[in-house]
Amino acid sequence: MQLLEVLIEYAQSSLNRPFSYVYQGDKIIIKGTRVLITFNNRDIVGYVLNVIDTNKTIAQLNEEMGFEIQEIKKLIDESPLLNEELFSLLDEVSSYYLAPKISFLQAMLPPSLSPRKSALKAPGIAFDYYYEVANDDESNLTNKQIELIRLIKNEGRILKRNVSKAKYVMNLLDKGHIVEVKEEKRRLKIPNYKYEAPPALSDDQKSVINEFNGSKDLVYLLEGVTGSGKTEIYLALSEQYLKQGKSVLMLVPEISLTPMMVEYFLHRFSTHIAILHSELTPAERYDEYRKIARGECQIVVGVRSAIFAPLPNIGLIVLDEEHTETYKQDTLPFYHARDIAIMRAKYHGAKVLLGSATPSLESRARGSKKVYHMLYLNKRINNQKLPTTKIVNMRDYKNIDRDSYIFSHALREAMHQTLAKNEQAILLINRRGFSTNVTCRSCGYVFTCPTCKIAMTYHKTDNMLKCHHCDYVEPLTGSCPTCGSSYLIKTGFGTEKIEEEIERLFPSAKTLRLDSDSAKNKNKIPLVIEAFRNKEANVLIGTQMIAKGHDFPDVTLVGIVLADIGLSMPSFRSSERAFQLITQAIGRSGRKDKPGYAIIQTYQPSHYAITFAARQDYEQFYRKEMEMRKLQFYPPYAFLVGITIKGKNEKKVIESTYQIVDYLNEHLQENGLVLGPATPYVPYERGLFLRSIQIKYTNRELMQSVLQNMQQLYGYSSHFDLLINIDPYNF
DNA sequence: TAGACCCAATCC
DNA sequence: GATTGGGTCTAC
Repeated sequence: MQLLEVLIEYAQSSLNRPFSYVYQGDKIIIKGTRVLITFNNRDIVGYVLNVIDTNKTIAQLNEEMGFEIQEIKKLIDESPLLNEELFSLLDEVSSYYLAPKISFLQAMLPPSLSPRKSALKAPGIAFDYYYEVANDDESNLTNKQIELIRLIKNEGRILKRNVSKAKYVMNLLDKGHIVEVKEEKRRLKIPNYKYEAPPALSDDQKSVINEFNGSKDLVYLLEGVTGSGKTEIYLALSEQYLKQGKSVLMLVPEISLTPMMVEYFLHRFSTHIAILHSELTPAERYDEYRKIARGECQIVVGVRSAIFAPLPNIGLIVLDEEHTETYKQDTLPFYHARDIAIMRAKYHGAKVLLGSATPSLESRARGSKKVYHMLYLNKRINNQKLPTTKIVNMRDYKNIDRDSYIFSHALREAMHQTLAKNEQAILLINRRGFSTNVTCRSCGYVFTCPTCKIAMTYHKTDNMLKCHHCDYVEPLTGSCPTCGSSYLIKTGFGTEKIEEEIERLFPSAKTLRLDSDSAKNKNKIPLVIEAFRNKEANVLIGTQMIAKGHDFPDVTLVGIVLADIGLSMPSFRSSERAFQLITQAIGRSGRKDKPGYAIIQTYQPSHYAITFAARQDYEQFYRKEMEMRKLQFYPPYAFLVGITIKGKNEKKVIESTYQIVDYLNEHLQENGLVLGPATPYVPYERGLFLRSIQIKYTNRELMQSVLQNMQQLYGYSSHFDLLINIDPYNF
């Protein structure tokens, strides 16, 4: 009999421990496979962590353990889900992030292999069936049969579904002249591009590559302004590793926003690539995953979760746009792809290359301390000039247009000129919707989301109020639910309002809008981008998603409608985010031969994030921001950890949070600054009350052990769930 | 996480 | 007296 230690599918701290089951059948159960089990009267999926052979009877085991042990209902997999490297990575990541192991398994595996009940309905392997010639002796065959044999011989093999099921074919099969062969099918269709020879590298690019190759360091940070040719470095290095028989993991922030990167890789290495991102269907993802696991691809291009791709023999891991927040998962399991890249690179003896025009402060600081090896690309490839920028102070009413409180004279005038020259403009407003909140003028009621209790945004397109945190929506009825008054006012503005203003002020302009509303259907993003590039419109209005690395040759004006939106967010990263966003957006203006112009409208015209972004001066911004972080004891000068306590009973949640704060203070003393209990920005979630604690600290090892003990002590309570977020982004 | 169980409030 | 709903407990 086999005794199994099983992790159950619920990713909750109180259930993050193995449960015991037995198996009495004649199969051999291997650790790392899934089983169907009964848990508290329900059938769910478990993951076998360990298998122990035993001669004891169930009665003996019950006696020993003090509970009724059960038999598993079914064995789901025949072979382990993870290879040896990933199996040990599972231990490493779950102890580093103090997250339930099952949550990492669910993040690492494609839906079809995920240890959760719903995965049992996920698609399986698809096959193609072919006929191949097994015996080409043509004697005793009819002419039709000979024709078919010769056709298959010419083609090598032929798809079964393209062949008729006529008697003469079946007869060939029966006689063994042809045989049916089945082969796994790849459902993702990847265009087979013609190979594009690499362009000659610039001297700067060559020296970066030489320095990279000449060093034995683990992590490299490539800092290079937009248009300096970072992509070609990724491609050249990938080619080099491929030649050495090694594989390459290429991570991008988001596929739909960076289609160019995938294209570049496909053109250079089409037959060796697998793609992993969230827009693949589960079936496609499963196929890509297995293809990678079989070692059939040497290059994987993908988003955050692709960091767990079962790619063997890794030589290089690249994170493009390293500073992007999408690399940090801000739900369970709270991991950062950069950290996992480093863990995997150590295992493989590989290198990690981080690339950005505006590196995250953390990475850049590690560069200064030589923890990461700095590499620089300072010049733009064709020596293109940076755009001319103008900062407009919106506090001064004299700067504001009479007809529209949103536009300054400068921006309106620049728009006119751009349109007159038949060139294109991009307007960035980092907020979607029409107005940011709706208030009742009579009683002061603010329309808030019932699940998150935060103010909802009004969307004019569909006349709905939407919660920008969860997916709650409701129609705007026009009257206040508390006092019945119909005197409602809408304040604040977003992309929809800008679109309306443009149509009002520039009736001849053709506009396109791109934000996560207009791009609900993700396929729409590349379509809108393509339409704008083809000059089907002359103004593109959008949120940060239009600031990413698209190349629009006819854009000569970029307008940042309100630069302060990012700055006023309650986060220590707000300056960094604003700087990155403005810098990137400005970089969209003036490519090729046309000079670019950018206008930044702001209420804080002398804020360093804005002034340095206007000058595209990353290094100066870095220095200034480092001073601020030092003053406020924030990363990179301190590490952060966020703790969330979540439960149905608000009183118990609050009490427990106080207890945990006391515990942390007692055990950290001067080694950590414990902030809280606090009520999070979103205080309520699907019937559960939330409280949070934030800790600033410098000693990772000490913190790790304190958190571990805290988890042991409080993590198994049934009254609340305890979530630990190491290095949180939005806390 | 979700079913079971308990108790009290509420309905006819 | 039966039904419904909320709170709590527990899992191998």
